[in-house]
Amino acid sequence: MLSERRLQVLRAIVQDYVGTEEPVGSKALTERHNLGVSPATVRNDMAALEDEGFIAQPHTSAGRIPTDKGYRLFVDKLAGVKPMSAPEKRAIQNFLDGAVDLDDVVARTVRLLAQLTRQVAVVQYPSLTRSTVRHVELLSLAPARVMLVLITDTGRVEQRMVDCPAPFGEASLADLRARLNSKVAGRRFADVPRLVEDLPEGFDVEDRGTVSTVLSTLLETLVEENEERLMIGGTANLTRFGHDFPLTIRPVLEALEEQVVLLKLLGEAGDSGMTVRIGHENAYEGLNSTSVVSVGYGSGGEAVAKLGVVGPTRMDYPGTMGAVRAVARYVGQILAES
Amino acid sequence: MLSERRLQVLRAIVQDYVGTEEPVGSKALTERHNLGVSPATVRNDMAALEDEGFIAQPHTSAGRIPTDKGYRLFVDKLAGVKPMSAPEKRAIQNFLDGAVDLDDVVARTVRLLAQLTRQVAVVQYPSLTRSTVRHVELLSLAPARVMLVLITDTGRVEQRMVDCPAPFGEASLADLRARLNSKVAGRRFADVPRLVEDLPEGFDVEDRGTVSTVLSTLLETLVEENEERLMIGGTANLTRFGHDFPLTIRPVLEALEEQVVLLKLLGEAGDSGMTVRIGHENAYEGLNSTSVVSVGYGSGGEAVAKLGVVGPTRMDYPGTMGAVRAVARYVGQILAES
DNA sequence: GGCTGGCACTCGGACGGACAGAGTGCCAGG
DNA sequence: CCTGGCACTCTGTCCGTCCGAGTGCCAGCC
Repeated sequence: MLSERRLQVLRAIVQDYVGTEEPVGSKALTERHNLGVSPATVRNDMAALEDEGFIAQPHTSAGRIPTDKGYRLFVDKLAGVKPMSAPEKRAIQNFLDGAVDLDDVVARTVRLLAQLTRQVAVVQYPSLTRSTVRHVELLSLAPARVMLVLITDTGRVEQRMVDCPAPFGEASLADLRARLNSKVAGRRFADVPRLVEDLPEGFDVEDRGTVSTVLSTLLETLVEENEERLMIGGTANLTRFGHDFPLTIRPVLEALEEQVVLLKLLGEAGDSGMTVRIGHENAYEGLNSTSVVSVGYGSGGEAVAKLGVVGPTRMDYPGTMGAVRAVARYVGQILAES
Repeated sequence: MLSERRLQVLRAIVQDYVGTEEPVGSKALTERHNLGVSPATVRNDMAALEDEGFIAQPHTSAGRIPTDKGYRLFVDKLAGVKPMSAPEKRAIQNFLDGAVDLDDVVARTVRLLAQLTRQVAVVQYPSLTRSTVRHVELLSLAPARVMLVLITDTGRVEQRMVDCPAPFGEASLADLRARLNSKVAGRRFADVPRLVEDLPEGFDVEDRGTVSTVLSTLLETLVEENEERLMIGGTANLTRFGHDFPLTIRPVLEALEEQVVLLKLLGEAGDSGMTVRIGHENAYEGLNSTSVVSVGYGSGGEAVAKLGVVGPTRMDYPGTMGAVRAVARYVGQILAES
């Protein structure tokens, strides 16, 4: 086990390195943090920390920089979450309060996160799986063509065309619309399949085919839309990444374009509480020199989606975590209100 | 007026520079293009071209590179649009044919453009202004709360909440729905205001307030949604930009995040035919070292939105223009079919 | 036993001069 | 009007030197 002072040294190294972006040596450390010991002692501590794999030297005779393992220890044991200041909280609230619809909420959240953390922000649209159905609308576009519109409690709207096996009258359509809504309105997506199971039975034989078709399209929509959408922003912040640009930035940009990768990334994160994935802890190779801070958010107590930021492993973890947590909290409130 | 040979020299300079990314000298030129004259002659021509402002030297005793004015001449007079090869065309068509809905069409188009041109692609969603109404749906969510859903012929769906001044019965709602659709279905957005003008008159006095409210919300939606949405992709291609990275790439990333800027950029482009804006021709400062190639696309003959790519001024103009044109053409077809 | 000061060593980055190569402009001659 | 030749300029690179920061180790002190 590492002594208390060695942990302090590690904390100091992380803080200084995050600030200066330069390897930090024993002398500079004792000058900037009053550890109460001499550089020589710190050197011994550093050697020990290096043996344990928490820090490393880029070259012999250079200062030390934290390894992924070092950051991990820092995040887990040495640093808390820095709470937002009151003015910051107010600013967040004001900024989000102006949103007019779901798209706008997500767009604003992305901008806000990017600005606060000065990193790349990723916000997942509220997921359908855990949402409830507000209304299902059916429109007759042609005798044998129906448009199905699904409206969720998070304000999302999905539409699908349905080609019916047989012409379907306005009266039947109205009937189906009414029965369907009385069954599923207000219910969770997951429950819908069970609820509509026996619906076709109430209809005339010649209409049953169409009813089944419509229902299966509805179920498909519920499932398919688990391909969640997401929005990213703040990519310009990538330019602050490092000096060895093209090589570092390219894979990150590529990863950000692959929604699948991002969704996986957010998905892997734990369901409750904040998750921090540091460097190589990220499965996706292109993000091996970045850290991802993510957290679930949602109206009410339940998380319906996730948001987070992607930045260099050398980031201000307490500040970033504070911002992410605060934003998630307020977005949740906004969603609950609307 | 510049002699024919001098134009050839300019063309050769542009081509070589685009290929090598390095200033091109007189000797290399005569070696790679058989101009039939000696380097010394070419030097004279280059001096003339430089006097006219078509090319410039980064430093004394370096080769020449084209100026924005040089690229302009090249695009206008010296180069055509390089048509896509048959296999390329097929690939485009196959790739786009798989799209399942509007979002998917746009997403695929962005990816395709980015891949073909190896640059940043920007695709505007089909605009509502010139679209027509397919259907307007009204749903009663509460006695005095109606949800309005607008469906366009391009497959876009917009929804709005309407708080009614007075409770509004199901019967009246059905009535309004029917009358409204018989008036506006299939009509162009621009015509809608005129068409619904006298609708309230057909209703009972106590319902007129609500009808007016619904109608004005509809009109607002038509107008508001001129804040068009757009999608971008291929930002990873920015890493191929140049060597002096952070400075060049940052403003571009920032511009790309500002949808307003991008929309303006596309908007400025001429309405018909392809538009190429080179370097400083772009009003937005951050894009002064980039060129934008854009073109309108749409179902039928009419352009309903624009798409294009953003790349370094040093780009392969004929190839880029060919790809942009081809993609726009096929997207138009896809939209017309669906 | 742990902390400290001192010392020799290593290494990377900055500085500066020399050099080669590419490109130019100009001029005289075909 | 084109061409070959020539002198000139500038950049990028290579190389050697130097300096400073930082380390590891050791002997001494508390």
